Amino acid sequence: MRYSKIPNETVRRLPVYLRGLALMSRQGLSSVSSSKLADFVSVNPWQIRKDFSYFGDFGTRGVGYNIENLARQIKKILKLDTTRKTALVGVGNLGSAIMAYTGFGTYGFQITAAFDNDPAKIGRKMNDVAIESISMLDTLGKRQVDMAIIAVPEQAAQDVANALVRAGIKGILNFSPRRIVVPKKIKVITIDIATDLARLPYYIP
Amino acid sequence: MRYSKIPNETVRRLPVYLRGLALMSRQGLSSVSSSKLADFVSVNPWQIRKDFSYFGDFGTRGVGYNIENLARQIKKILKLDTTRKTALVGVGNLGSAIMAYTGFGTYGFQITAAFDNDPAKIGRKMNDVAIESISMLDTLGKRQVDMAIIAVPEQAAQDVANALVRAGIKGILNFSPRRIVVPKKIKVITIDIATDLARLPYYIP
DNA sequence: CTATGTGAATTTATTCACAGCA
DNA sequence: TGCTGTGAATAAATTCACATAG
Repeated sequence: MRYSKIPNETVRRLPVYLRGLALMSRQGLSSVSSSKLADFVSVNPWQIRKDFSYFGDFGTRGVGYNIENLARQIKKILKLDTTRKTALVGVGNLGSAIMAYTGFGTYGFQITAAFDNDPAKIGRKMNDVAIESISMLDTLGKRQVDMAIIAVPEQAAQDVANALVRAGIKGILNFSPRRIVVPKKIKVITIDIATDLARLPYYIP
Repeated sequence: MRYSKIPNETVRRLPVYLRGLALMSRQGLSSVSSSKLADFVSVNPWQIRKDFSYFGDFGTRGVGYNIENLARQIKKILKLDTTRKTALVGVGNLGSAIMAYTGFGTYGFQITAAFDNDPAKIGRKMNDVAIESISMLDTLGKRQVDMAIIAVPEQAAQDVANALVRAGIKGILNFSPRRIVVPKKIKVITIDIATDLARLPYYIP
């Protein structure tokens, strides 16, 4: 089934596998079976094997998967094999939390630019990244940054998105609960905390 | 098709519709068609109608949906028709961002308790909610709080989850990138910023 | 004449069960 | 023998097309 169309759901699960593998690797393990990984990430073993089968032979029958190799393959599929420069727009509480978050390394992300419109913040450093004025967004294109995280108040989200598009950004992770409109060649993933929370009561008896 | 099993994906979309409706309502609109709502929330009109059809007749043929009524119905389905008391555990950057977030009101959530283990924070107030010591988590059961948001560092997540379970919490929104293990009658939704970000490069040409 | 509501068709995803290889 | 890899079977979700109600 190799190399034909990859289900969206599989793409959604790959980063989860990757995180599990990174954790196992840090624990000193070098090999893992689909059922061990399954326990770790709460997905069925056959689902995991099926997901991998879309790409090729990652494992060894009777043995399992080599963790390093598997992680490398998944990174390649997700195009995470080169370090990705990412810009953060909005350095409020949420933005600071994102900045402080160490989990990005696993996926090869590096936040190399941060923007805010608060004069008190501009010029300061966070994690070795200087906070710049929002008006500098246009310069991103020249700096090989092709992804951005929007963590600004709802009302400002669309303006920021427009500026990011002008700067040539190709993917946006949007944390504002506002639908943002961009040319359709630009991929947007929106995370709205409240809509996720809102599903919870439905499942509570 | 009324009242039979409701697709998970439909449940996932309902809060999105609800947010769109709230926004439209604030704009002074009182009625909406499936295609207008579709534009607003980026879902196809027939998908919207199908979703609603699992529950009953919400609309008027030839006219559309009454916004107030539709919102009320969706809230009822999602069990959001009573105010839900929610606890926040971890008042760092992420926790503060969550606390400051105004979007919860739409869904009837009210953060009525906040916990942290930093003595400097305990006793202080945020949004009229006093920050309590983590050791007070046990008291939640008596306070009619049945949902919690975990926004603590990765290593502390499981301990907090255990305490929440002991306190009788029934649903958890987990922001730490760590799988947490709880009895299966308790519903957990995990949001890991990095795994969402990690999907982005795949879709970038 | 308009926009809903829904069976039927189609597409997509999950699960199974087992052949094939180390 | 043990665990992968994958066709085939099943289940779930989406899309279509149109009858139906206001």
